[in-house]
Amino acid sequence: MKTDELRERYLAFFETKGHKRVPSDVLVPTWDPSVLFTPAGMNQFKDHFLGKVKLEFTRATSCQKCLRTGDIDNVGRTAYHHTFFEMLGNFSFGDYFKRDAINWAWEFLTDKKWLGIEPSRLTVTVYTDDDEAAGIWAKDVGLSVDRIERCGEDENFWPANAPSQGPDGVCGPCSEIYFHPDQGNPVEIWNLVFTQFNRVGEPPDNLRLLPSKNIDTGMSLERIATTVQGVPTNYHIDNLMPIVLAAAEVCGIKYEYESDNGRRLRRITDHVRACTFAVHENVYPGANKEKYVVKRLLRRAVLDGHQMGMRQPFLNKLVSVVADVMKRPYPELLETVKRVSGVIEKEEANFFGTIDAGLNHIDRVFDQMLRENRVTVDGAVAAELYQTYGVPPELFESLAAEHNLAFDWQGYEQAMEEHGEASGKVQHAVMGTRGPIDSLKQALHTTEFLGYETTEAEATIKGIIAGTAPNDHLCDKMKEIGHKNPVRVVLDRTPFYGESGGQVGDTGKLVGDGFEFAVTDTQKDGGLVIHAGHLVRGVMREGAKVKAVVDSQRRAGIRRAHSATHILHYALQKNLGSHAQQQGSKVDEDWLRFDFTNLSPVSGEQLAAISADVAQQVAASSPVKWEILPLADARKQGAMMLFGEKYPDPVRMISMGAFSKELCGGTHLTNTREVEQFEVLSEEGVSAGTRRIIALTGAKAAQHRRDIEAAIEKVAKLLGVAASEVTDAAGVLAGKVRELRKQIAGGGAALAKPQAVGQKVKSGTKPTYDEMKQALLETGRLLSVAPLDVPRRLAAIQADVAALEKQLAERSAAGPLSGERLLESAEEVGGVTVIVSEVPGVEANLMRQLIDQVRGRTSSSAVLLASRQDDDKVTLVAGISKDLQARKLSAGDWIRPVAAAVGGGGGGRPDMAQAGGKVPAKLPEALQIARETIQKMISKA
RNA sequence: GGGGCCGUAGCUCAGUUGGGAGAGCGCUAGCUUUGCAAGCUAGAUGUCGAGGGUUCGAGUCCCUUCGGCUCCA
Repeated sequence: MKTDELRERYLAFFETKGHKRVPSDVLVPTWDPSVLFTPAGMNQFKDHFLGKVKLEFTRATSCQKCLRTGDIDNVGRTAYHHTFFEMLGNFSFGDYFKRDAINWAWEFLTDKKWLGIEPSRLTVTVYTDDDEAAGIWAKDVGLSVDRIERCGEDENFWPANAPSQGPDGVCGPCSEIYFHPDQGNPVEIWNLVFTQFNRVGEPPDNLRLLPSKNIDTGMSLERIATTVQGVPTNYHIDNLMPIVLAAAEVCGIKYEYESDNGRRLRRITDHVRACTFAVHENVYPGANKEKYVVKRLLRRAVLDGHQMGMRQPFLNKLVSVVADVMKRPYPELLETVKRVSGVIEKEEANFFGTIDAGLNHIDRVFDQMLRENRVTVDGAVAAELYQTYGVPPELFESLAAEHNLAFDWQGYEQAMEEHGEASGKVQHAVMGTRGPIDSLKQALHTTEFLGYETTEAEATIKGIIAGTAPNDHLCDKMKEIGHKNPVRVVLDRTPFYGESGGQVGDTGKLVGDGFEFAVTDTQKDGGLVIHAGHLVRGVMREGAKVKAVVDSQRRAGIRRAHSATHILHYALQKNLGSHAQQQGSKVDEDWLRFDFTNLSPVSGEQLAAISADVAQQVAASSPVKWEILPLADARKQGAMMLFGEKYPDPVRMISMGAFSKELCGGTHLTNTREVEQFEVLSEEGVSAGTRRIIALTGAKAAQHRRDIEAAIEKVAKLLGVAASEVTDAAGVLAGKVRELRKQIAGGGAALAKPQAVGQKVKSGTKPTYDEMKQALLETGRLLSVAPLDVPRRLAAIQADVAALEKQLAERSAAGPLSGERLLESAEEVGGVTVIVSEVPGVEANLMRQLIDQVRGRTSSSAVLLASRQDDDKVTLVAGISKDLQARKLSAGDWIRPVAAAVGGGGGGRPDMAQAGGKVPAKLPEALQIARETIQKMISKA
C-alpha cells in the first residue's frame, strides 16, 4: 500500500467514526509563540483541549506535517528518526474516551477493510495502574494478558514522568501499540494518550480528574508505512526512497544501506524535505529562531555532501523531487519549486564559502600544533572556530584524521555547553496551567468586540485581576489608587481592540458610578479582551456597569496606519513581485513597520515608485469594505493569505477598491483617502532575505514631510545650488575636502584655486517633493549620515574646507618648500648639518618627507621642523641621520624639551620623533631651545 | 533574545606598548619568451566602513553607529 493511500485511508476511517477531517496546520505556526515548529498533531488543537475556544466539533482527525530537532543526531543513523515527518492522529475534545479510542485503533489496524495487519503481530502497553485501559484491551479487543504490558510513568505517561516531576497541568496515561516484524525489535507504531488529569503540585494526591476528558493519538505516517510495506527502514518507503536515490545520483555515488555514505544520503533526504517545506512557508535560513533551525538543517546536509566530495551546490536539485513525491497531499509545493530551490542554492553557496574560509583557519591551527608538537586538536579551539566562523567540527575532525591527528570531542562538547549557558537559556511556558484568566475564560469564553462600529459602549465588569503571574488573582473590588503593577479588567463587551495581527491595543478609559479606570494597553487572551491600566479614582467592583471609552483620536491614527499597511503590501507586490510577502507587521498611531520577503535592498527608484503607488491609491479615494465570509470563499476571491497565520472560519476580509483583499481582524478606515499622507521613513535589512519598511501616515507624515523640505532647503542654501542638484554639489564638496587633504599631505606646490561649487542657481521648474526627498536620501548615503543630519554634516564639511584652504594659503605665502630650500637656512654644528625651522601650513606627514629629503642630501644631519595650526596647536617633527644614531643620539630626546616649551609632549623612534604642543605663541622660544639642545647633544656625544 | 568575529589597494589579507600605511595576486608600461594561471624590471592605486572621544599624535585605545559573518536559545 502506497503512503498516499495509507494517509487517505486513515482519515477516511475516522470520518466514518464521526470525526471532522481537519487539514494539516502549517509547519511554522506563528500564531503559537510557544513552539518554533509544529511538533505534533495535537498542536493546532491545544485551545480545543483546554476549552479555550468554542467547539464546533468534538472529534477531529488530521495528518499533520511536523518538525522536531530533538533527535537530530540520530537522523540517518537509525531506521525511524526524522526531523520532518507526518503524524496521523484522531482527537476527542470531551467526547469519546478510552473505550472508543482503543477499539477504533484496533479496528483500523487489523480489519481487512483497512490495514489488515495480522493481529498476532501486535502487542500493547498501558500505564501501571490504568486498569480501565488494560480491561478494554483484554475484554473488548480480546488480547491475552501476556500481550498487555504495564509500564511506568517514564514510558506510558504524557508528559513523561508528569506525576512525579511535573509540570503541573493537563496530563494523562497512555497506551502504546507495538508491531513485531519478522526480524529485529518490536516497533511502537501508535500512541493513544488519555488526558484525564490536572496535576496540581507534588505527589501524593496531586492528580485531579478533569471534568472533560480528551483523547489525543499519534501515529507516524512514515513508520506505519514502513510496517505495512514491509521495508527495513522509513527511508525505504515509496515516498522517501526516490529522494534517497535522487540524492545518490546528484552526488554521483551508489546508495548502500550500511555505509557512512548511506547514512549521509538518508540525512540529506530528511533535511532537504524539512527545508523544502520550511522555505516553502517563507521561512528562510537565517540567524534566529526557526530561521536558524532551517539554516542548521541545510548546513548539516550540505556538509554531508561536502564529505562525499561535493564542492558545488547540489541540494537545490532535490527540491523538485521532494515536491514530486509529496504532491498529492501538498500540491502547493509544486508551485514554489523555483523559489525554494533558489533560496536553498544561495544558502548552499554561502556555506561552501564558509567552509573554504574554515579550511584556512584549520590550516593555521595545524601549523601551530606542528610547531608545538601536539597531536590532538584542542576541543575548545575547535568550538571557538565553530562559534566564531562556523567551521564545522566534523570537517575539522576529518582533516585532522588526514594529518594523523586526533580530535578532542569531549573538550569540544564541553566548550559548546559552556557557550550555550553563556548565551542564556529560555524557560518554556508550561501548557495547561490555570490562572485567573483561565477560569474567566471558562465562564465567559469570549468578550464581545464592538470596536468595528464604535469607540464607546456600555458594558459590565466581569473580572478584575490584580498582581502579576504567578501570584495574580481575581478580586471583587479594587480601591487602591496609584498601584505599581497594572490591573487587568475583563468586560462582557468592549469597543477596545486587543493587540493582535500586529495592531497595538487601544487606550482609553472605563468610567463607572463614582470611579474611573485609565486603560493604558489592551491585550487579547484567547477570546477574552484584557484591559490593562490603573484605577484613577473611586472604587471599582466586579459586576459594575461602565462606559468604555476608547481614545478615539489615537484609534484614528491606528486605523490610518493599518489601512496604509494594506496599501503598502499591495504596492510592494506590484513593484517587487509576488514574493514580497508580509513577514511581520506592527501598526501604531500613524506609524507602521512592515517586514517582507525580498532578497536584496529596495533601491531608491523602487522605493519612490512604491511611495507613488501608495499615494495614488490614497488619492483614488477607494472605499474600504469588510465582510465576514467562509474561508474557502475568501480564498476563491484571491484574498492574500499568509503562511503561519491561523485563520478562523468564517473569516473577516478587508477589501480596498479592486486592488487589495486581505484577511484581517484589524480596525480600518472607510475610504483610502483618509490615510491623508504616507511617508516612508526608512528601508533596512532585518535578516537575510527580509527587509523592513517604517512609514508614517496622517499628521506625522505631514510633519516628516515638512522636516525633509526644511532640510533640503537648508542644504540648497548652504551649497548655493538648486534643490535638485544638492547631491552632485555635496559630492563635489566632499571630493574637494579629499583633494585638499591630499595636497596638504603631499606638499603639492600648486595651490588649488577655490573652485566655485555650482554658484549659479538654476531657475527652471521646481523639483517635486519626491525628487527632493530622494536627493536628500542619496546625499545622506553619500556622506553616511541620516537624511535629516545632512545640513549639519555639510556645514561641518564646509568649515573643514575653509580651514584647509587657509592652511594651504599660509603655506603658499611662505613660498615653495623643498629640502633644498631648507638647506639654505642650515647651520653647521660640529660637522653636522642642523636645521631648526618653522614651516607654515605644513603638517606632520609632509615634515617627515622634507626631513628625508635633507637626510638624502647630507651625510650627517639633524632636522627639527614646526608649524602652528588652528591658533592653539603646534606640530613638531625631528629627525637625525644614521651616524648620529650610532653616536647614541635620539630624535626623541631632542624633541621632548622642545615640546615641553610649547606645553605638550611627544616621542617616537630614535631616527624620527613627533610631538605637539598647545601654546603656539611660545614657538620662537621653543625653537631656540631646540637649537641649544641639539648643540649640547652633539658636543656631548 | 544572548555571545563571538570581521570591515585596510580591484581581490585575499598582514599591520606587533599608539609614533613614517604594507604583502601576495590582479592592473599599467617596458623587456624577455611561442603558449596552457610563464619569467624579469619599473609603475599606479587607499576618506584603514562612518561619526564622536582620549592624546602633542589613533588603522591601533574608548563610546556610538552602519554593513557583513557566525554560534547558542
